[in-house]
Amino acid sequence: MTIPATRAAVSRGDQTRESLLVAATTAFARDGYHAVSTRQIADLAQANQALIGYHFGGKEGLYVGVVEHVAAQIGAHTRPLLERIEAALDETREETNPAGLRDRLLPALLELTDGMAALLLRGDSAEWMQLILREQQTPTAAFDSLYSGFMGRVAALITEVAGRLRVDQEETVNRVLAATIIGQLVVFRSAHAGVMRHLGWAEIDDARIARVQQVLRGNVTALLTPPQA
Amino acid sequence: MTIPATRAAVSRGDQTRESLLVAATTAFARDGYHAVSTRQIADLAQANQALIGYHFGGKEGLYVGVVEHVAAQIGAHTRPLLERIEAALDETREETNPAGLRDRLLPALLELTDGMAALLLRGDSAEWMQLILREQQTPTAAFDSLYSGFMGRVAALITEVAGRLRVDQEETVNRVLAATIIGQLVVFRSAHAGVMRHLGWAEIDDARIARVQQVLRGNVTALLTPPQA
DNA sequence: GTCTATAAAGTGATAGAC
DNA sequence: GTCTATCACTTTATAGAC
Repeated sequence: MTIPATRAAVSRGDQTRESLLVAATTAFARDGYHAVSTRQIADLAQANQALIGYHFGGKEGLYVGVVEHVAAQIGAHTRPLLERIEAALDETREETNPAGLRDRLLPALLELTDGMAALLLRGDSAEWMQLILREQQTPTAAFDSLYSGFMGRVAALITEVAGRLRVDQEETVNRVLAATIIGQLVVFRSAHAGVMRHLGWAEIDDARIARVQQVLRGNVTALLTPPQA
Repeated sequence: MTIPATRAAVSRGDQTRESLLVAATTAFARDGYHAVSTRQIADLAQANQALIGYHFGGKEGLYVGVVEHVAAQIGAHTRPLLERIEAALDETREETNPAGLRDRLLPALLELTDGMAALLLRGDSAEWMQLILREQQTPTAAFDSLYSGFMGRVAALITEVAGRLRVDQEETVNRVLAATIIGQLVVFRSAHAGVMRHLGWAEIDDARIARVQQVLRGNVTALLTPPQA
């Protein structure tokens, strides 16, 4: 009878599984599903090619594993930011004074845009988003649900905040407005190379992230402030 | 001696060349370079697989042909809009009155955003943009130059307009601002599936395009209007 | 769990008949 | 210019030894 390593999950098998998952995430994000071979992934993970079949059932199973892995990481990174907005929305359910509403909802939303901008601008942590964007164009069943679950939740929250702050606009307008706000964030990943060139930046540091966040804060504030307020 | 068909370029060879180009554009845009085989493209074009080698030298040559084809089409569609802005910038070189500047520059810019929004929202003509976005993530040498040529020019013009209208902001801020404006347009293609779901739209018609354009006009106007003007 | 070896199918390119 | 046939290579998956 083998003793399962319940205490520390660092058995040989778990290590290989993890290596393959990490290597596959990098490779799929950078080159796309079809451009990468299982041999390349195995080499990158310093594992045997046949082990992909053993651990994940095959290349497609490995891809599904990568999606789940990525979904968990995105969830962990964005959950606190989204809950912060949900809390602010709950707390201001009774609030009717426009200025008071603004002062309590806007800061929570700006924290979300700050966080997402940092997430999308940093090269290292944005591997996930690159995968999402790539597969968004040719949606897989697995990715479709992940995307709609995450991006849809963000869009719904921004729309709700917009609905509270811009009561002068109808629902559809606020939905489109939410899409344009998300677009301002996502462009820093979807057109990363082009944006960096336009800005004359070769790499990203904290000061530059702060500059982008500052502009985004100004934009979001301007777009969510009703005219002649 | 064969008589070249100079009058009408509809020789058999030109027809197959064209069919292959159109089929390859569709296939590459939808599935990506590596996911499509030359046999699939040939079938879609109702041509023989070996003719890809004859006309384009191979799969890679066909891809380069597609890029050039797309570049020409994008150029034709956006040139008038860009020239309109360049003209407006030239004409207002002497203008110092802020209100006058605004009334002459903004309409030209809003025509560009209207045009690009329509281009990106309509499924049919946006095949090109899908190709650009796809290859933007893993830039090819050919695509890199195309992208920087087109997107870079748009970004430069928007930045220049922003610089004229928002003299209160420094250059870098206006460059970031231009990126966020482009992001508001591009999101309707890069996250097309997600945006459509968020809006509860199954298909796009002219009325819906007009609604999006209206919101974009409001956004761009708000972002390019200095505070307490 | 890991490895080697290999099967089965698909890929892009091309020689050569027409 | 077009076609058939085929070559050389790579792909994923897997059987079987350890």
